[in-house]
Amino acid sequence: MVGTNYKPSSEEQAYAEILRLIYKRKFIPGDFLQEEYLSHTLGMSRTPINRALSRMNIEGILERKKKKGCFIPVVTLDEGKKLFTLRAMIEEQVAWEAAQTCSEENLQKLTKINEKDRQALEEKDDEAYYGANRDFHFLLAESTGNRYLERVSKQLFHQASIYIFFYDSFYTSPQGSSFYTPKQHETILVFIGKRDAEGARESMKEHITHTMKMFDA
Amino acid sequence: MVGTNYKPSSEEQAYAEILRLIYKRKFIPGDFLQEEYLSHTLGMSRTPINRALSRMNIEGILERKKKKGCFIPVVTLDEGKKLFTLRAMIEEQVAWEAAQTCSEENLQKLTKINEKDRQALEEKDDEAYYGANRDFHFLLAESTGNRYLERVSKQLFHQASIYIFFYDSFYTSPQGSSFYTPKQHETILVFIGKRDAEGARESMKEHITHTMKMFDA
DNA sequence: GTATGAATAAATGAGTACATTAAAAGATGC
DNA sequence: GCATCTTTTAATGTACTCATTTATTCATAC
Repeated sequence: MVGTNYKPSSEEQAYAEILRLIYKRKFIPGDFLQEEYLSHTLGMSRTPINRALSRMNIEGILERKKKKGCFIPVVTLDEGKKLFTLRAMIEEQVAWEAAQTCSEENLQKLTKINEKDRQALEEKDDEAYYGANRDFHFLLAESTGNRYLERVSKQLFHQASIYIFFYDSFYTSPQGSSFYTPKQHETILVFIGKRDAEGARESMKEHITHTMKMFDA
Repeated sequence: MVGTNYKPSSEEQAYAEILRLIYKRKFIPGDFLQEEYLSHTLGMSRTPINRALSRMNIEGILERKKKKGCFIPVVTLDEGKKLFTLRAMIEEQVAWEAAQTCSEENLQKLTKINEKDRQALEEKDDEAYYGANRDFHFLLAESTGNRYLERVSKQLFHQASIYIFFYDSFYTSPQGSSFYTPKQHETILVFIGKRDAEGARESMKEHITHTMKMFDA
């Protein structure tokens, strides 16, 4: 896609910016996201803001109450476990299919993304770390060539982010669940490179399950 | 929720009506859904129409091209198999969890819905059949008490509908994949009633796999 | 006759103003 | 003093209008 001058719509900008505000912990669970406030903060009318919020609601990132507006979900440890159990199922399938369908080109890209991930972790750069981590899982999902699996994987990733941002208090620190992520990602990539679908599945299962451990703390 | 006088918003009406138009085969894959046309057909402004279409796009029911509009997805048999394979995974989990969490009240409701299903099938009433079938899977998903699983299950159901409407040409006829649905649903309910999670999972697997057979025809 | 360019038409994208509704605050009755 | 009803307020929901963009058609040059 190099050379395609892609101009994002206001809605897409709003979506990306609001997501940034969330993972920069500008909002916490229970917080109300007022359309007018976001409107003048992001310098656009309420229309694209409203559409971006609707999307986040449909994707499960935000809760919307009729005539009341959107809120950051108040999540519990119990629900977190349910989400990560489901996510483990889906990501295992992603790894299994990607091992069979991932192109060499994407495999190289994934390796590069993982390298960024490692660097961001070393530098304790939360935002860069989150970006690279998301890119890794998203590109892996795309590499399956299964658009249904890809959609579900991405949606669950966003929903999981809420938990990670608010329960995994250390995050990029040595105590956080993310500390071994680059190593785990690398293991997955090795299995995919060997086209070992079962190995990829198992290593992905360990990766997601490891992240779940934060709910035991 | 009996007694709550719920007034649906225009957006919700639009969503339901457009879905109706799709499963009544008013549109076929590749068709363009013009906002203005839907606007004056459904007797409301473009705003709620646009929002309903956006939701359908996010849920994967429709494809949207920038500045071009929304289209019924052009689906292939190959992709259909991918979708139903994923759906089998998810619905197995729904059955497994519902066997442990479903209330007696919901179990009774499910039995009633299944009876409607059977009647609609006998009367070859496509619309009633689809409605009851959807109600069954939706209520079962809700009965898990797992909102993440519920969301994914519902989205995949809608996406699967596209295939059923356009590939399962017989539908409520004895040749269609839906012919044994009430019997299969009943089997699932029996296992759930016995709180036999593994049995429920297996019978659900057979149910979804059976539907997949239409792709072999 | 074909290809390239501009002009036009038709659709969505976005902004603004108004309607609707739900919650909170205040008043009034008991 | 408490409860309930009314009023007010603040937010989203909806309609309308204009801007933007894309695709098609027509004209012109080679």
